[in-house]
Amino acid sequence: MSLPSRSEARDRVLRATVATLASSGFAATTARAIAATGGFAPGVIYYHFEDLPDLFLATLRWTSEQRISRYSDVLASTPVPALASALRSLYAEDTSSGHVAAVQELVAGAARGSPLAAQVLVEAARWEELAASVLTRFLGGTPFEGFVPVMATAAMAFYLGLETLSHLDGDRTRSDAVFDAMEQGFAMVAGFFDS
Amino acid sequence: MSLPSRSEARDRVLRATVATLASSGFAATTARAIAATGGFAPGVIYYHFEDLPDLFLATLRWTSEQRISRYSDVLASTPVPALASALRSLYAEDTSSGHVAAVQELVAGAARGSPLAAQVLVEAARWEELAASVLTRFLGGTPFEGFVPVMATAAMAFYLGLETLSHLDGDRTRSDAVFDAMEQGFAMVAGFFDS
Amino acid sequence: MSLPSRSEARDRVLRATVATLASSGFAATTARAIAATGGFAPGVIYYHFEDLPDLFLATLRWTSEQRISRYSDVLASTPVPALASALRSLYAEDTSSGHVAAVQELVAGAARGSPLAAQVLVEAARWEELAASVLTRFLGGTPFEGFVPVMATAAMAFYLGLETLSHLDGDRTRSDAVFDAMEQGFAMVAGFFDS
Amino acid sequence: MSLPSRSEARDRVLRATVATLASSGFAATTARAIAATGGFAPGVIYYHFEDLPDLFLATLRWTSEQRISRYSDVLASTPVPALASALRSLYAEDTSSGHVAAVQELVAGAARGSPLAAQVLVEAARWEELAASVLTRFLGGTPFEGFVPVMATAAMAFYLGLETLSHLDGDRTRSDAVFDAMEQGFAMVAGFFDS
DNA sequence: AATGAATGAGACTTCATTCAT
DNA sequence: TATGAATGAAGTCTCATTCAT
Repeated sequence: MSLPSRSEARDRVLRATVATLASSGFAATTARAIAATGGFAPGVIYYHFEDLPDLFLATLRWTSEQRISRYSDVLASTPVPALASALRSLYAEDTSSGHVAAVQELVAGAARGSPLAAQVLVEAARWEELAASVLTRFLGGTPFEGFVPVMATAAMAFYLGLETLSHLDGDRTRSDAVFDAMEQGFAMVAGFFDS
Repeated sequence: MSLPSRSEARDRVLRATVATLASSGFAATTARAIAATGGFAPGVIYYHFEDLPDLFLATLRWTSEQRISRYSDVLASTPVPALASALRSLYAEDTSSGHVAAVQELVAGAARGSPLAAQVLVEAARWEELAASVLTRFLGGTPFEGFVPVMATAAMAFYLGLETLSHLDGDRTRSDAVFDAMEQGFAMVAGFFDS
Repeated sequence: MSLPSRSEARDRVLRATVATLASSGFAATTARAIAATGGFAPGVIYYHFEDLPDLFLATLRWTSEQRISRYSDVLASTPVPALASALRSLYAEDTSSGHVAAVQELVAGAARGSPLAAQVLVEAARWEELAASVLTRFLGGTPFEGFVPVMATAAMAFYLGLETLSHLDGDRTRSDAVFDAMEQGFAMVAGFFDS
Repeated sequence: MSLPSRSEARDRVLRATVATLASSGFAATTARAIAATGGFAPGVIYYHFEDLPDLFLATLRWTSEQRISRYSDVLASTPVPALASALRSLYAEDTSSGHVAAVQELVAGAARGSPLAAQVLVEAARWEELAASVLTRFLGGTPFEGFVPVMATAAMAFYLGLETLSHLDGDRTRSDAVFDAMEQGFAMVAGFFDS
């Protein structure tokens, strides 16, 4: 049996952490639970990470980075009229992989003033940036361009709140409604971009 | 000196729970911490409540009820043009009393599928209802009346997300900006309601 | 079954700590071992003391204080010629109760720079003081009076080293030899004090 | 570049152990800490030694042997009047190299009844022997010759206790005072040996 | 001869909860 | 009604040691 390389083993722990957060929630994501999910001894976590806070930090950074680059890639090559459906399918990826759920748990579990809280704010800023760049494709050159930053923040907050609620009742109705509304809205203004 | 009545003692525990949640966060709100905050023995909690989850549930219900009735009273007697500033001062009450912070912690700490999570959803529905009744005063009788429920949900989600982020960096800039924008918006459309 | 008072319970933990240190050594004096010795749950330790370092500190202070006051009482009322045998019997008390052994373990286990190390130095100073007061009864008013502080330090160091070695082989031959020598020495100079 | 020979590698581990004991204390001298100090993998230790107790044993034997032979060589070729200053400079070697500190930690860390404790007693006997041989150069042929063994034991114990205390407060004042006193004492009696 | 990932035992500590008073 | 000492389960983390490479 071949030993995994350092970085493979690290990723294994990160994956198990995401899975445990998604399935069991922040409070139940103990070292033992992560180890059980990943099929390794709890000690492994401490071989690759300082401690649990450090692991959570790394997990947040890791998922966020992965997802931002995926979103960036897809959105950059998507024409404006197709954006709504592109977002819907990206979001479906997040949901089925447990990435949003994990992030939601990390955000909820971050204690004020903790390094994790600080990292949440950093990642939130990154997502706001991405949102702003997408919004600019709509509003750039219009009189509304100045509202882009505010709208990016609002979008971020709205999305976070929606996730919190959806997460609690484990039901995707709310977010589906958002995407529906978004697609309808896009359809309504489609003429402006097509022509 | 008379012993506190049963319900006074209960309230003392509830107040201590809110204070502890606000100052220390969900994870640090242990039975001992609550008792220390309130100046009573840990055992008192179990005299008035089943267990900690039960106490959290009661706390959520208690704060939410108190605040909803206060919001309802104030808003019912506030003319439309003064709504924004009324909301700002109600929110200031919440902030200084620690009520929002406590609720935020309870929402974040509620594990999916737990009774607390279910209660969060119930309370959220109540706040949506209140939001809807306020929105109706604006939009009732207009062609936008049909959007009131969606907008109430959106407002709720937006507010929740904003609180989560503000809470993490302990900074009220974001919510101040919202109230500023609201007051400006109201000022812009004030003519429609005054005349 | 009556509940012990706070201070009784504290003493119970301290006694169990002394016993465990004496019988098993510093490294083996774990929370579990202390609890097993004392017949209580490990959690009790943390109810009465901050943590293990705090308990060790308290134990050192407690034993040292107890023994110093016993030594002071006995020695104050002992005429010079009887000092050697008084010391021998006090020391026998220490040995049979495990007090010396416990102190020896605490001194050996104290990590440089730790609060325990600081406390060891404080207690050592107290014992030096006691030694100095006894030596003064011999040398006070003689030309050797000036050497009392140095001799007290030397006595302290000598005693500590002797204990370390005796402790390692669990054999009292060395200390017996010291008391024998002391009694002989006293006998030799007895004339000076009797007359 | 040639691989280090078996014995060179062994010495590398022993040196790292001494350095770690001196800098971090017995309790913190873990396999990982030793490996980090020496710049090798923890596994190396187990290639050259049975286990940690075995390594500590070997370290004690190794340092003690090295130092005894150095002391013997120097002292044998030192005339009596120069002994005090020779001892002072030998001791300075020990201090700066960390040898005394390491030995002190091993003595303090040795659990009663352990092989390490037994070895400490063996080494102590060797040092007593050396002390006795030096003392004999002073007292040989005098009426005090019979006290040499007792004095050697006393010297050993005194030195050990002094080290324990000095070690705890990291202060060399006490041992400096001893060497000062020794040099003064030698100066006083120098006439007897010179003439 | 060396590496370093992994394991498993066990240490410390916290905490909800109980119960004699 | 209230107190607070005690319990026992569980969590975090460390570490000696092994073993495939």
